[in-house]
Amino acid sequence: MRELTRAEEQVMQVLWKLKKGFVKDILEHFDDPKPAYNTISTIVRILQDKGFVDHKAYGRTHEYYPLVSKDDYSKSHLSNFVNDYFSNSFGKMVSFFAKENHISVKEMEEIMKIMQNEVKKQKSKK
Amino acid sequence: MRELTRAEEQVMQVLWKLKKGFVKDILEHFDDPKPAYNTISTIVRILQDKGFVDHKAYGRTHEYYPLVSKDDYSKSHLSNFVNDYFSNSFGKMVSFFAKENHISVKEMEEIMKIMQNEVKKQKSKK
DNA sequence: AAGATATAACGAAAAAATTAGTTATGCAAC
DNA sequence: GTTGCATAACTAATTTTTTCGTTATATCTT
Repeated sequence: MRELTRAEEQVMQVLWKLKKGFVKDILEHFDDPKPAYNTISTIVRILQDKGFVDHKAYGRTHEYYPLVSKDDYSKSHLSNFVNDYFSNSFGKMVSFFAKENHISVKEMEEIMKIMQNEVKKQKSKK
Repeated sequence: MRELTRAEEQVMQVLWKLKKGFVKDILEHFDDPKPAYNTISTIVRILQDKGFVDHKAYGRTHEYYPLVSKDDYSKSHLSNFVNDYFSNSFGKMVSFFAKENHISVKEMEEIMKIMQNEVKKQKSKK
């Protein structure tokens, strides 16, 4: 999956939040100084060309919605990152951030609980 | 920390691997079709302006080396990502990827071991 | 020293991304 | 129906990024 450019990503973040919206709606969710209406309109059409969004037409006005979910894009992006920076090992990445204290004890305990569950689930499959 | 552009990132990846190198060395590590010598030379000088690398001069030739480590860039990049896609919670991110089966049982067991250790370490600090 | 070679610096062309003005069209208000 | 307004499409300007030709300079070879 292609990576989003900076401007494209900002628009996608808004659409992911809104679920769907007209250019006007997207624009509203930008901080001041807001870009021009046409700027958003252009970007959203580029996103459509790239297959990240589609639209439903009401007469002449278009309601845009994501084709690629935030989860799917996350997955793709983080997979690339893990591949490029942690030789494709999620384990290495998580260990690194755990050791660097970017994950709190509380978070680690939560993660371990979830993992224990997942491990159990995976093993019982066999 | 500023994000690297695509071309810049490729050069940084090589420099991180080499630890240090002349433009010629960096060029060698590119796949065919290799870019022009001057392309790399320009990018590495841009990286220098941005503070990602510096160089040691041997007469007229420059040996470049990273000022920003791969680890530091990873941290910055992933922090941004976690902030934008998982409301700044590493726990949420890791849980998501654990549930999506992007982390193998073996990896999860390793991660849990490391986390148990970290948790113990953190708690004994008090 | 003269010529060849390698390199960085410079400059600029080309490509990609961003921003927004202009235009055309449809709908709404009157 | 005419006017005004909102919108998408189109176009273009600007900025950023990427690429590389040209030039100047230092070093090496002879």
